[in-house]
Amino acid sequence: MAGPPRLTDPVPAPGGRATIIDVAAAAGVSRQTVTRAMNGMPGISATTKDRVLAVAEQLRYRPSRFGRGLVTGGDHQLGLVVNDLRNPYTPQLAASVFQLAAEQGWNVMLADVDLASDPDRMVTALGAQTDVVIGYFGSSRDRWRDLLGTVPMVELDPMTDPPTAAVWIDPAEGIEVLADHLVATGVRHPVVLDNSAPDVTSARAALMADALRRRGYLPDLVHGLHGTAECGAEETVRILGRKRRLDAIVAFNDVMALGVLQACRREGVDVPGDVRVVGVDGLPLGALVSPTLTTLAVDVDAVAREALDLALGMLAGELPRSGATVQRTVRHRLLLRESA
Amino acid sequence: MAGPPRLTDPVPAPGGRATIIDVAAAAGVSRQTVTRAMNGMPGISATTKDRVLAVAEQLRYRPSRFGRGLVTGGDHQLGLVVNDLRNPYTPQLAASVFQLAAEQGWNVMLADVDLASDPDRMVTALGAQTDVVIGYFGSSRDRWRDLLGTVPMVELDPMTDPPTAAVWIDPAEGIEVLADHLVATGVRHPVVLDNSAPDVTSARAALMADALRRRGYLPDLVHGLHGTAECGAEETVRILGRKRRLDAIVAFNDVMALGVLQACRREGVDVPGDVRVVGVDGLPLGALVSPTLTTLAVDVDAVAREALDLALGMLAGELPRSGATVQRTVRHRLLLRESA
DNA sequence: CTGAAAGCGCTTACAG
DNA sequence: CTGAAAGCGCTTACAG
Repeated sequence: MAGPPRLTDPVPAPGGRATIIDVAAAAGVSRQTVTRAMNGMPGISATTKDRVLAVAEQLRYRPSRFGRGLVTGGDHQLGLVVNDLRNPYTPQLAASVFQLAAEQGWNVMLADVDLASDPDRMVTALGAQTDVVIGYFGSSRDRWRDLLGTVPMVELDPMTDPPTAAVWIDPAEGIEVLADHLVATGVRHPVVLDNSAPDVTSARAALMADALRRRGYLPDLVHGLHGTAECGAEETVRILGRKRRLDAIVAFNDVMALGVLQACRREGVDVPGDVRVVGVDGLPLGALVSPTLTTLAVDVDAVAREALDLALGMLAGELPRSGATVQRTVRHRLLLRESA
Repeated sequence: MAGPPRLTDPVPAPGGRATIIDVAAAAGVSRQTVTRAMNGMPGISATTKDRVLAVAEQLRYRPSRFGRGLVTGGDHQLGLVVNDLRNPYTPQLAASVFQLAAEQGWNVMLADVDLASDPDRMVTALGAQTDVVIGYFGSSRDRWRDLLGTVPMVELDPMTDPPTAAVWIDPAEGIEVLADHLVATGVRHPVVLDNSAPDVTSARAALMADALRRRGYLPDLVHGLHGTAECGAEETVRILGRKRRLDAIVAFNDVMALGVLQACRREGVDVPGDVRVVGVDGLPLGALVSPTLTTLAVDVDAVAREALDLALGMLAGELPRSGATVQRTVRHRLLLRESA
């Protein structure tokens, strides 16, 4: 014998997802009533509500965020493009952006273009979901600007003069202070450990080498392909193996410098006694190792603050838009710890 | 004298944002033509296109992502709830989730509820923008389930039996192996350094203490309020100051353990000679310090894989939904390095 | 090359 | 307590 006949016979959405119409039809009510039930609004009897919810679950109904957003206006959505979450600098910056954004009621959507299988697609998708995009664009900047279309962008640490809003992260002053410090501590044979292909030199390493040359040094420039600790350690072993004179290594970033420290430890090289070691970024992590890492620190809170200020200003129409260029600058600061 | 008269006089959107209608009206074309111009579609003359784009820029027009998503269907969107991006474990996990999600064409929206000024609002917003939410919900699990409404959720490392899909991260086996290892290396007086309020004990620390007791130890349980390196270091100084016998510290996580190592170094305590130190998480970071950190490692790739599998399965309707419970388990593995 | 019509899925007033 | 109507902003066929 069949069970009690049902008024309706809900079927899991025929073609794709169930809509509010399907639920209304299956429950024998109006769309308005479905909305009331789904959103816990007043003005609906408990009986009706239960029936609607049951049907909704049966049909696996979930309201479309687009339909809803269209009518409610939706939330403010910020896109953040980063390079590699596995380098501790990245979550440090992301955390600052998140915190500041959250304080202003903005949500953040993160895209790690290093981890993406198809970065271009990822950036396009990011643009489709957000009101403004902040991030590190590197050499893809112009291409991504096209992909983002009308979504305003704020570039962090641009490689070249940007036609978009940008926050420069400028090491020049910090490098001068660091170079003076190396002179003062009696360094004679510094090595600059860059993160780049063998035939290229990063802007930062070039500035560092130049600052040293102006002080009478003949700095040695070494190129490490990856900005990782492993790479820093490998290059250090290689450098030490050359048996050339050497009493300081200035690494491209803190993570590489941590690799340098580790290699020195293993090779029995005393830091800072035999060799002084310096990184760039100012990661809290650098205070956990021994010796603690001297570094050119970036104020990530300041970077986040300036970037958000530019982004929100562009949206509000207070700042010039694409075409005109708005720029801010945050400078590195020498953070003396034990390693140099 | 006034300039040449303009056919139209575009004004920055009167009330709020300009829509496609505003642009069409100001440019004297149909909405369809505006769409063609904005999206670089064929079937539009260069002249018209330029005029439309100029008007659009003047009105600061940007297509609504909701209007567009409603008609295009939009992308798959995954929400990820995490606790603190500043603990290196978090970006490690996030990176795994990002990478796997990207491979399947999913975008990820990250919400750090620790950094949020209003976590409930943040979770609600996350639910409104995503198709499914994965994450660490801790003691807020039930409340957030209500906030998420019909958006399916997958809980990572639940505190209690979940009524939702979940991936357990189970230390039990690893803890037994670790306890055996401590016995084998001659440890006599172990301390368990928990991350909890003074009157509470975490499940993980309880398991550890129990495993030690079953092997005849009288483990000392110490409570550190924060899961940070600073806290680990402070508690270590305090523990050492008690002058009680002590030859091993098992910390709640790697970051606290790094603080323990640092404090030992400063206090002249040899690791592992005088005191053995163990962490939990298996951060790559633990291989950069000296001595390198022995740890109960979590396979974050496996966690991400299982979580995504559950999430996508629920959406596809292949797995039971809310009500029924789907669970997976990933186990810790003892990763022996130098510190124990 | 351009436009009038229909519709995506939802919610917000407004009637009853 | 419930429903019929209007509209959010866009794109997708379909005509011309």
